[in-house]
Amino acid sequence: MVDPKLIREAPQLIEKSINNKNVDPVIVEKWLKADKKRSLSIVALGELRYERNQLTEKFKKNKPTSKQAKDAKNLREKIQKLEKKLKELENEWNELLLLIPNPSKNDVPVGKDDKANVELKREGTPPKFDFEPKNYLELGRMHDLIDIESASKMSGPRFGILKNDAALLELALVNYAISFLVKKGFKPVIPPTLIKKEMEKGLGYADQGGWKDMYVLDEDNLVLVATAEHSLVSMNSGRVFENKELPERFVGYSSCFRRESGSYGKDTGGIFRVHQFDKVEMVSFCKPEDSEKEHEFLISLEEELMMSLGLHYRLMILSTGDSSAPSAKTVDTETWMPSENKFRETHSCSNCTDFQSRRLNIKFKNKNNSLEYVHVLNGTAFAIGRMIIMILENFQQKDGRIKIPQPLISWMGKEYIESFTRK
RNA sequence: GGAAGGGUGGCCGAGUGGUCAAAGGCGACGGUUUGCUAAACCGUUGUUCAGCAAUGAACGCACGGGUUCGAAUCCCGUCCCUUCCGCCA
Repeated sequence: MVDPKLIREAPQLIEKSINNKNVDPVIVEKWLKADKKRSLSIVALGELRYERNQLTEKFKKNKPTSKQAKDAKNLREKIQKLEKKLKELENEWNELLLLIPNPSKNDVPVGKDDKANVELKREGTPPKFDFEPKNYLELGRMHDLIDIESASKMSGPRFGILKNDAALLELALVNYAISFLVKKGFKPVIPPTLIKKEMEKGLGYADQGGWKDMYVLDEDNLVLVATAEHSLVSMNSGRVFENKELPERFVGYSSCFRRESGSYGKDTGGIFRVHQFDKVEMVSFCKPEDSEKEHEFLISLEEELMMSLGLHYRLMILSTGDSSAPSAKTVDTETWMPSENKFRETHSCSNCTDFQSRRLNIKFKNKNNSLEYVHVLNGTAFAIGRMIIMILENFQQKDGRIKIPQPLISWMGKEYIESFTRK
C-alpha cells in the first residue's frame, strides 16, 4: 500500500500517478474523505475512553455505588457502539487504501499501454539461417519434445507437456540458473505453490479484479501462485530483518499458474502462453536507499544469464499504464523469436519499493534500531517454457538438430538435441 | 491425530483483576565528561489521533470475541512455537 502520509501531503500527485496507471483517481478523494471520518471518530472515541478512565480511577479507592456502576455501564455501551463504528470506518479506509497502486518512479515513461514502452538497450544479433528455419512446435515435433495433444486431452487447452530432451533442458536451465545465483549469494528455495488468500492479497495483484487471473481454491482459502515471487515474498511476511542481513536475496524454483483470462485468442496452440509453467525467480529485500541499485543489479544478472546463452534480446522499460499495481518500475527482457521475426517477452524485473512490505509487514532495523519497511524487488531468472522456445528456435541447425548453449552442456550431458532414443 | 507447556516492546525478561504510567536488564540514539576510544552519569527510545508547536489523549502484552465500573492478568475461539507419543512417503 501507499504510505498514508504521502497521500495526505500531496493528494494531487498521487491522483496524477494513479491516473497514469489507468486507475480512476477518484479513489484518492474517497480515501481522503474516509480518512477525515476516521480521525474524527478516533478523537470522539478517545474522549469517551478518557471519561471512562477518569471514572474507573475513582473506583479504585471507593467501590462504585449501584447508580455509579449503572452510569459507567451506559458509558461502556456508548464506547462499544463507537468502537464498532470506528472499525467499519477503518475497514473502508483500508480497503480504499489497498486500491491505490504504487506510483511509478519519475523515469518511467507515461503511457496507456505497452505501445508506450521504451527500449533501453539491445544485445547481440538475430541468428542468420542459410536454410528455412522451423518454429519451435515443428522442431518439438521433430524431436518429440513438446506434446500439446496429450496435454489438451488430459488438462484442456493451454497446457503442454515437456518430454525427452525438453524435460532435460528444463532441468539444465534450472540447475544452471540456481547454481549461478547461489554463487552470487542468493538463497535457494523450493517453496509451496499454494498460499493463503490473505497473503496473495498482501502482494497487491488481486485488487482491481486480479483474482480472476488466478486459480483460487475458496474451500481451502488458498491460491495457486502465479510466480514464485508470491511464495518468496509471503514467506517473509511479518519478518524483521537485521540491518546487516540486507540485501537478502532468494532464488526460487516453482510451477506458476495463470488463468490467462484476458488473453483469449492470444498465442494459442503452443506453450508460449500456458496455464502452468515452471520458472526460476529472484526476489530481493533491501534498504529503501539501495533499491534502485538493487533493481539494476537484478537486471544485470538477467542479462548475464542471457548473454552466456548467446540469445539476442532487448530491455524494455514498461510505461506507467503497462506496469502492475505493486511496481514502481518494471524492466522486461524481450528475446528474439525467429519464427515471429520479433522480440517476445521472456523476463520481467520490478522494483516494488515498500508497496508490498507495507501490506505484508516486512521490516528491518535501521541503524537507529527502529523499524522501517524494506523495499522488495523481483525478477525472472528463467521462465522455462519460453526459454526452451527461444533455445529451440535460435539454435536450430540445418539438419534439424538443436545446438545446446555452452553453459547448459554439462547439465544436459550432450551438445545437441537430436531425435531421442532410449538406450 | 493425542498429551503437556508456551507466545509480553528492537532483544532478553518480570508481572495471575485497579498500586502497570508494563519493573529490571541489554542494545540503539542524544547529551555531560574526555587529547582519542572506552567507562561513568543524565535523558530519549511502540502505534495512532488532535495541534504550527509546547503538549495532550487514546490505544498497545500472538490474533479475534466475551465477562467486568476496570483486563497483559479471568472465559471462549483461532493461529503459531516447543517437548513427548502415535501415524506416514
